[in-house]
Amino acid sequence: MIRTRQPCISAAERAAARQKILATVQQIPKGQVCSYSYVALIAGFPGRARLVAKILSDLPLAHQIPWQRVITASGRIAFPGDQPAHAIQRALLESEGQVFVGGKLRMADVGWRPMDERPLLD
DNA sequence: AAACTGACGTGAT
DNA sequence: CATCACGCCAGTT
Repeated sequence: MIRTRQPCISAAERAAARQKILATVQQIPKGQVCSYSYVALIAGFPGRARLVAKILSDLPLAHQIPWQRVITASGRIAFPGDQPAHAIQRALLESEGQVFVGGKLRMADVGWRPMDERPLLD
């Protein structure tokens, strides 16, 4: 197979990134959601939201990853509304108790933000 | 190698 | 709020 250009990161790096990213997605608790960019941040790849999207899009059919808990930073499902995957993701999220308001989830309420955990001091 | 694509994000309007 | 434009990144054609 001839490649005309090197990938932006090596295959090994990409495999490692994939593991870190999927491990992070696994940690999103049921009842909460997380943005692509935040997953990237937690996994150690700040600014690479689109890499997270790519990794998820490459998931095999049979997997245990709660991919549905990854949505856009604005609280919307990333798939265009006319795509079947959009309805599937929405149904999965609603089955875990999520409520869409105006086509969006309230990230302030259900957003998983482990980095924000801090001692109850102030 | 340039253009294109997309499961993204953000700021301006 | 809703759109839009533009920036961004990792491929893909």
